[in-house]
Amino acid sequence: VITLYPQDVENGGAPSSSLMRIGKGVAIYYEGDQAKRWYEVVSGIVRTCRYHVDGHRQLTGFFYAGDFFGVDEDSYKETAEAVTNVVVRRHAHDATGQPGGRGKSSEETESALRKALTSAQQCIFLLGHRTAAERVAAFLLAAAIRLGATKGVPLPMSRNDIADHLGLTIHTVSRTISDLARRRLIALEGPQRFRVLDEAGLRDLAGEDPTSIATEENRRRQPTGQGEYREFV
Amino acid sequence: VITLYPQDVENGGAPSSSLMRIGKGVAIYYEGDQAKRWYEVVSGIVRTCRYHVDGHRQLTGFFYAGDFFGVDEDSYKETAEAVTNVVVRRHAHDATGQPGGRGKSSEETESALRKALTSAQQCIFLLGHRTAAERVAAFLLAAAIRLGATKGVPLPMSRNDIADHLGLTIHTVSRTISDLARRRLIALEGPQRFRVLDEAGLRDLAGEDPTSIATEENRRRQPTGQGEYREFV
DNA sequence: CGCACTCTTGAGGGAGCTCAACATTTGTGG
DNA sequence: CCACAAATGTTGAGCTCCCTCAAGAGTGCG
Repeated sequence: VITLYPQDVENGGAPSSSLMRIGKGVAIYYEGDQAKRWYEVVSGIVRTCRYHVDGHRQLTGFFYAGDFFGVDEDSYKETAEAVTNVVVRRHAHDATGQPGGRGKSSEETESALRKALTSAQQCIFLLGHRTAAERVAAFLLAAAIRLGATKGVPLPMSRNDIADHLGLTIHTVSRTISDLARRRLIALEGPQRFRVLDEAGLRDLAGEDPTSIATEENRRRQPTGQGEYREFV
Repeated sequence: VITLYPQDVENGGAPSSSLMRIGKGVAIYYEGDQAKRWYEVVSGIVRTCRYHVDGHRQLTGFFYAGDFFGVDEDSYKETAEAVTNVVVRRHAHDATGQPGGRGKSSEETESALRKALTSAQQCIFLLGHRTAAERVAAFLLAAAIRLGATKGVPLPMSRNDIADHLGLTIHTVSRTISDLARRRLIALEGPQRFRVLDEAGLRDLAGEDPTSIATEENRRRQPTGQGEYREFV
């Protein structure tokens, strides 16, 4: 399933763009490590996570081919691990260490930062859902959208990964997915693959709605406080 | 309590750095609006939030004097509102619209993006806590650290804001804060101000621990999958 | 074939939500 | 200055949803 491009991996490559293979489950970097490079997924799936002191994980994102991760300053704020076998491309940070070259690299960094921010905001939105069904539905929808196809969406990450991403237990995730299948919103094709049967129903559950952005009731919400100021130029 | 610097507000100011007063509770921009500028808090407190279709809010951050917000591309991804009366400074985005000037402004944008990302990661970490006590303790600790003083930390936002930030109800937040006070971890000085009595106890509850970054058990976690690859180059 | 791992499903209990009442603070107008 | 109203915060009782504990089913590998 995974295309590895061994010819790319095996040539020395330019120092600013070297490829790296990482085995399933292996860490790419750890939270707290010095952040010398950021990464681009070539193939496979990467997860980023933070560990709480009690040992439980918070997955902050899944990254697919073409996605960036590890765009941190000074030290990495999260740990990155390979969900599947992956190939990643390493990119050098610009300003840090080499104040000389500032041209295209800076724009790249900015673009990568924006994507990282969007990813983090997506994660917050997921966690912002109230019930398990809402979170799971939103997650499955996002996966279906991300991976295109309304038919046959792969779920390469384990139930454990999903649970730690949504702030639920593996049991609740499993039960909820089964329930969604029972209600004919999705169809399971094995544990690692599903199909969207009722997209409208899923969206309804997830609270995902394109019109939710800037609907009239949201935009024109009146202030609750009694401020004495008004907008000033 | 709030220092307004009316002299700054009232002069015309350079076009790339104009000040703006916003009354308590009033929106500064709405999710979906075209993102022409980003903002810096001069005084007061700003909150950013997203509204779900069922009407409930997810607060994604509180921003104090010196903090940046609204560093989005194309359109704002969140709504920004004034928690207290505030004064903000507006900054122009660089590349968008003016491809000519790329010098200092780009670095500023990058710095602002990094801060926004850190803020989002902090929000995720808060929501990643399991119980209400953990979330509230972590939130209060963050506020205490942010606002310095181990004595007399102001809580200018309402219980409702805190609840929507932590993914709890106002009732649970209130109960939990009362409980922390009852257990002598904090002391309440009115609903809008508290004092940290037992920082170690709070940290313990919150799972906040400087050593949690890169402890041995976290760093050397063994891979769970049986990957056939190893690190390459 | 047996072991290890993941996923699924059930039963019971507890944390937090809902509903409700009351307390406190703040703002307004007589 | 006080009376009233509105907004905000606190606390209690009951219930629901998800977590915990437990067992079983499915799959891959040696």
